[in-house]
Amino acid sequence: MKGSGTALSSADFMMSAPRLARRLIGATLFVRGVGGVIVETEAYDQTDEASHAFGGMTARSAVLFGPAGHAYVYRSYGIHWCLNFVCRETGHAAGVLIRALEPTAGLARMIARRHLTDPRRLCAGPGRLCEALAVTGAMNGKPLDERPFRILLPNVKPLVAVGPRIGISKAASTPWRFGLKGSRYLSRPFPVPSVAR
DNA sequence: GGTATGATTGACT
DNA sequence: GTCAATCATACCA
Repeated sequence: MKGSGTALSSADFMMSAPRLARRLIGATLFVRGVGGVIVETEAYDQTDEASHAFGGMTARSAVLFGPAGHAYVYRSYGIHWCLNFVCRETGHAAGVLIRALEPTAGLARMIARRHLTDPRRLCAGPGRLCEALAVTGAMNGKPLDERPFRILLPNVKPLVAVGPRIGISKAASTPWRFGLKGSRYLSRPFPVPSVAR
């Protein structure tokens, strides 16, 4: 299998969502051998109004309340799939949305699935990434340390950009979006930090 | 039973 | 920049 780094164990998901989201930048994700370097993530937490776990467990969010280290896959806008990693620090439900990858393996299959050749747009967004990696609701609740998933942590600590999350109306200013600094594979650029005056 | 909403994307002005 | 697609989910009657 292509990709360098240390394979994740279930203990690696026992931390807060923002911490895991930051740590996953530079990690490598494969689904049935197709994937690349994670360059963008977002953290969601039960105490956070923007989270599907806010307000308690529902049929959809049940996986977020289950064991850490599993995939939470949900349908977005009735059209797209979105992939999250379930994590846990304290008792409450939390997860990390995988928003963008730099494709490195299985380019031909991604191009066929996306009907698009530009590698910069292949996995630049949560719905695009799931289409390229063929992630569907059938993977909801599946453990991340088993097939079809393979996740490797980076050997070197990358420079990480931080900013507000995308596409939410509640808790819109919480800076829980993380990205690989300078990456050309982000779903959107990070806002330039404003200078105090 | 009905209805409003959305952790998005692609097409279009 | 604006807007529609498209439907599971959540919530209310």
